[in-house]
Amino acid sequence: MVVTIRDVAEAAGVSVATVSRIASGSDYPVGARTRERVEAVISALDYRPNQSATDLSRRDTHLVGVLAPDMANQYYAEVTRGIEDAAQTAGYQVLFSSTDRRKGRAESALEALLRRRVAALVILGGGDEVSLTRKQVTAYGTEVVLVGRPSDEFPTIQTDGESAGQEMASHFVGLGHERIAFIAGSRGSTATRLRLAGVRKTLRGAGLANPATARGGYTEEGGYRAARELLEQAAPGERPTAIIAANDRMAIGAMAAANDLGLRVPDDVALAGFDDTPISAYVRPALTTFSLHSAQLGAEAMQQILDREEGDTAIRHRTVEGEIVVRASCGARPA
Amino acid sequence: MVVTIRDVAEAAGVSVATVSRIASGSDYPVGARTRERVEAVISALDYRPNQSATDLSRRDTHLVGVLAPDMANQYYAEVTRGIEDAAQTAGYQVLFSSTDRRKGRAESALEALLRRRVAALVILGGGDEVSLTRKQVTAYGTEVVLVGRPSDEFPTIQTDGESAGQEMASHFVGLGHERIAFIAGSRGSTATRLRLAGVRKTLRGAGLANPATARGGYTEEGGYRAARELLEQAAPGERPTAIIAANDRMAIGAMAAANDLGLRVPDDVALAGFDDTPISAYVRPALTTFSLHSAQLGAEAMQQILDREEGDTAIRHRTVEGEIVVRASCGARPA
DNA sequence: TTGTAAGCGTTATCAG
DNA sequence: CTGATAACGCTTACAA
Repeated sequence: MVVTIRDVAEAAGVSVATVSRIASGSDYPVGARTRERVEAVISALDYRPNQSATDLSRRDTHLVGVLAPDMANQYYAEVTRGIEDAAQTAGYQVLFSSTDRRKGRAESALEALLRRRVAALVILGGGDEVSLTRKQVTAYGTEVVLVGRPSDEFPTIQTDGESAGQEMASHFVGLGHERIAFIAGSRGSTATRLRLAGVRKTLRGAGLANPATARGGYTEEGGYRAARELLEQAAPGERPTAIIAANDRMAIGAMAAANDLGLRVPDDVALAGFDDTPISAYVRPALTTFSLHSAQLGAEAMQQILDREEGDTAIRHRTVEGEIVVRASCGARPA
Repeated sequence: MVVTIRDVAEAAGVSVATVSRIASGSDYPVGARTRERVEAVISALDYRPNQSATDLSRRDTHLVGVLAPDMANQYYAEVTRGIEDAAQTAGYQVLFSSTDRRKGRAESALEALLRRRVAALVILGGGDEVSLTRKQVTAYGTEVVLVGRPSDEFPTIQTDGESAGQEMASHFVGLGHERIAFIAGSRGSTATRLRLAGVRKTLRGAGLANPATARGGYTEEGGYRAARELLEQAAPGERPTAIIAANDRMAIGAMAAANDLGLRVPDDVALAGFDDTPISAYVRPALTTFSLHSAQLGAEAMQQILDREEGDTAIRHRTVEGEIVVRASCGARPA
């Protein structure tokens, strides 16, 4: 049924070793005539090595497992894209699992990934649904890279969430805002925690009150609700004049909320998000945001893995620079 | 180093066969005492079966390959999510590759997937970068499901693109529009082709001119440019009063373009998209769109695969219903 | 340059 | 109920 290396060997009148050396692209010397003949047979029979067998024999899968919280979130989609892109060009394949932010899913997905003996594991997001210890993976030689979450057990790729928060807050403070609110993502999220910490720090430094906060679960809908809460519940004259949301999706939800409340953005409420999702440049007013170079984060993660496979064993913590992208929603430019 | 079935067998003083029967969750009878002892050893040693070996021996990988054009597109992200979700609960893992709409990438990704002997292959999108014949996969028993593209060789899951187009166009015609333009996605895309055909059909039926069209490559930026082209180049009095974009991302770009041209949506130009991306409900005016139930498409695809593994061999073409979601951007409701 | 054969880690058949 | 052992399809010493 399925063509195996043995079929090719027989058809070409050579040994399986020879076929293997040719089919696997090894640089082991093979006679020109033989090679030609074998190659002809390979393509005639449409032979394709069975990767499970190859992996088993080489005891190395060229598989990188990606564990992401939620593909509906464009940020993770982008990072995954970066990983997949780099992986593909490096000859790796991506085994993708989503945790859906649920502990059970995270555990079973991780287990499955480990059984596959993924050569590397990239864990996305700062959620607390996935926990992994060095011990669990060290036996398999699995390289682990954490994206967007600190760790001293594993190498990480991150953006400096705290300074991002500070930068964003400073921007608003510089614009004269004194009542700045914050829309958090989900409980236990590293990104939210760091960004909020940065915002707080800056406000404190500027002698301003702590930001009012509401939680929006990283979705447009959550951002919408959080913004309404922030905007409507405030005592008269206490309404925030600026809202920083922990991601763009929530910021866009907040923009809709402001709109629905008859508030103009940025005049009545200034807004900003994080991630620089493609859409943020195209909402109106265009959203001021903090660019994370998300695809690049993924690419860096993959690069980190490649470096380590090369034998660089140090636990590196790379932080890729992000930058504030000023657009109209913050009021720094004419809407 | 790595714990194998043999290590467990030795430590437990049983044969590998026994360990296998226990570790693989087979229902082969095993003595209670033995089972207990072996299970203890398994967890003490943190034994995890090597999936490559299992696959090789069982000659069945529980792997489903997903080939998508572009993860930056939320629609594909959603469908993938649907697939992954269903896959995970059915005990399958998702091997994810992106074609980036490039022929070369599609081919090598496909090759890699075939080498992995994926049990199933889900091909997303109607792009022409990936071509696959029954012959290539039949030997491996790979189940193939096409999502969003017609075929008589493989089962498909689709939405009826043409009636979606018709429905959308009728909606605008019913609203009194006579100059309706269309923003296409990429060349060779099935979704674009069908939707445009539907739009044309309806316009023709209503005695209206063919829609002016421009291409936007399915991105916000492309949609923005296409809309400017459509809106600015039209002779005075010829400007389209409605634009239908082949997806939401382009529609949102178009909305920005209208805005930047000082045109009000929907009063000066009415707008609509396709996909019902989460964000479309949160732009203002909220975007009228055609909901494809994208995650459900993915779930259906996975279901189709499961059915076929069960022995249902008919080539089924399931079409999942979509529906127009009327929001403010089309002018049918107050903005 | 080519071939032989011993793994790689499981599963499953066949005997006990 | 338990255990040997022959696959599964490939790679890689080691020999020739």
